[in-house]
Amino acid sequence: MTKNLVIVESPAKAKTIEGFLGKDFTVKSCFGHVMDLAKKGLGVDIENGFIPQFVISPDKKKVVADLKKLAKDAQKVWLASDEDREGEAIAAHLVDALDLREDGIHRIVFHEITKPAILQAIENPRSIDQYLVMAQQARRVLDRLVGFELSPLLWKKVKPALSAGRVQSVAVRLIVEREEEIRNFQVVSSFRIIALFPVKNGKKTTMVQAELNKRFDTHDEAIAFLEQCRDAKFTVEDIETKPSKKSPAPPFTTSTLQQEASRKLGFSVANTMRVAQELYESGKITYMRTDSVNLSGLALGMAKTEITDSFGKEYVKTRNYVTKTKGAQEAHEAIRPTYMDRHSVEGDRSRKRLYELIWKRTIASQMADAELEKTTVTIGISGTSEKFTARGEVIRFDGFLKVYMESSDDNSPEESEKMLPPMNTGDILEAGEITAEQRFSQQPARYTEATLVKKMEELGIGRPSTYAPTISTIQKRGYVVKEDREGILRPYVMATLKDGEITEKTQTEKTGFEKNKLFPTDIGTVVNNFLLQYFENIMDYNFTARVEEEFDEIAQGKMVWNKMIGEFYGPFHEQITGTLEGTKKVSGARVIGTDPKSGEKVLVKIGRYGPMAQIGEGEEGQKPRFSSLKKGQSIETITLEEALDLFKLPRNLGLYGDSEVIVSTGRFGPYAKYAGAYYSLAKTDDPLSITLERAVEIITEKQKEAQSRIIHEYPEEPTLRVLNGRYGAYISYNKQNFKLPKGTKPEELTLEDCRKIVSETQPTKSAKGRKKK
DNA sequence: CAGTGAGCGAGCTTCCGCTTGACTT
Repeated sequence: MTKNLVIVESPAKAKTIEGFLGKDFTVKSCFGHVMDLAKKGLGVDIENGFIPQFVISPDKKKVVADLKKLAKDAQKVWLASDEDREGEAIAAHLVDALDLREDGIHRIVFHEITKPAILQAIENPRSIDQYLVMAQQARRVLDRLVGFELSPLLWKKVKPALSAGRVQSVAVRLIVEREEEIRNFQVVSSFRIIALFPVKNGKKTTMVQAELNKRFDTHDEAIAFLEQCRDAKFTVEDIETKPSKKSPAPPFTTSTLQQEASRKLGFSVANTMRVAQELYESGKITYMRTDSVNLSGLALGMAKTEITDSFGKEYVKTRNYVTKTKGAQEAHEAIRPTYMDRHSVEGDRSRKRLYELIWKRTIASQMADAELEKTTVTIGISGTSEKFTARGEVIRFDGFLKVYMESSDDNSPEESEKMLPPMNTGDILEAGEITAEQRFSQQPARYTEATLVKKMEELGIGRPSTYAPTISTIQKRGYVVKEDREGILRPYVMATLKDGEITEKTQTEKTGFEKNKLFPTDIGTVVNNFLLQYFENIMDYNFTARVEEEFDEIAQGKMVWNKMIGEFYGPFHEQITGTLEGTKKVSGARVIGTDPKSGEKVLVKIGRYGPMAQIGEGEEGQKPRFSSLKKGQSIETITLEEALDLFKLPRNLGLYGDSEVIVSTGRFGPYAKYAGAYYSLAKTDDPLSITLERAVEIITEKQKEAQSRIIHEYPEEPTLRVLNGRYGAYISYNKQNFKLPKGTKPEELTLEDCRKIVSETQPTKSAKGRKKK
């Protein structure tokens, strides 16, 4: 029996708050939303004003039952869900699900988990803001209508089990369009001129690097310029020294944490969130799903003390950052260490590194600016108006740079700006060497998971709690793949003027190398183009921003929620029925040429099982020939030659022992088939060129590997074996798997023991069964 | 887990945002 029951969203938060409130308070968590639209069907009554059918989520039945029991016994129930649209709805759903009395509702909110903030909240309870609840309802209903009407359309027009939605479809669009930009990108080259001037500085000579203020379009112009420099005089014409400042980046939000962890630590978005969750649950950091850069007064104070103690008071600068993100709800603080004097944490390497990143970023955000001095030296060339420019930078006061520097997403190497030796206007310089180097324009960068999140946040699409799941959804649906690409070697020309001689050589550099980048698949491209053609309004980058404005008006009581939904749904539903009736199935078919052997058309398209190539169209009773595309190939870019290669499979490599070895490409990539069994080829093997020797090598190696997994075999029962698997030993019997009871020693199992286990335990679910779930 | 691509039809798939564990062959 408790006097006061406080309900918050997160259990870690509940534990902290319970410590702040006395023994008269019990603090429990509802684990986020407890009610949602019914999973089956639309869950929205379109005929009667779009009334949503909210039901208690199946996985929250127990939570709700437990809370209900506690609420019944409590004198007062305090609803302390987050102060935003979703939080208000959670409070309203709790009233409903727990059968709370309307007059006994105490809704409280706080933005930071500190004792004064909690106590102040308790002093100022309010009722539930029904307008805000209606705004959430509008958001939820709109997303359901869009998702559950568009997805079935895709099942009919493209492929079953696809999905579309306000957020995911726009995320895919970004990736498809970026790929298009890259495909259409015209690489142009120009010649950059760099000069090295030896400058005496006392006894030492420093090489000063200067770049010409002009690039030449052609090789001939660049060489002509070098010729001109051969006898030219170089004079220091101007030296300008300017003080400059650098300021620290604001503390982390979910999105910026994901970006920095990706750049600095190489973490995937999901990995960052998993590790951050661990840090949060063990009380090391504040909540990790936030869009706010705000720090509590308590945090500011702790940071100030910490910086003063560690670096001195001249390094302190207390700053309040303002969130600029579109549609930010600011229900939480920024992500920060709970205690600023904890410089590191226990745990595995990734936990340590992520914590350290958060600590440095937070501390740096409260430190003084770095003070720099930038020097620009302009060097004139006799006989031409072009100038060389040398730049140098000196740090006068390091400030926050002592702790942390934000990384950038550009793949251009940082211009190394070093200290320049003293020089004077009028100095005559000698050119040590002058180099003309061919440089190429850079294609737009493909998205990483983290830069996609950044872009989505800019567009106001998705929320901190959904960035990671959305990225996993678009990959799971097969719209997008995260992949590496081998670069190609590109030759470039370099001409050097040294000691009056111009020498030229061709060198090579690697270009187009990609690591963990997002590429659209053919399905992604076809679905995107289809949606763009018929639902341009939903796919508009500003669609979310516009509906968010209307949700805000609903929250302010200036707009009626179901009127807003009605105005959207009428035209939208007409688009759906119009497209349903007015279009044929889309396949993205593209004729890429003619088969020289048969003279028939060769085309590529999306088939029932994915991207495929096809020879002939099945006219005059001829059956077309089919082949799936290989991994990495796309119907957008495949050439006729590559497509024709596909039809050279399967290949018979010849006999090994008594059986033939046949290679081909299947659903899971290239494989060799031998004596009725399948063996996957390695990534580096090409089924078109692999030799019998290499295939046999793979086959024998895999056979040996399979042999080593066997712990026991019993001649009396050939289908029963004890095997070593990923999760330890298990029994395989008649293609079903059985777990071993705890404490079993697999080495000592007799056939009798195994038979007993098989008859007494349930087989584990097969991989197929789980995937379907 | 593996080579498919005729056609029919039943029954299934799906959204976005809040939260954590359960469980893995």
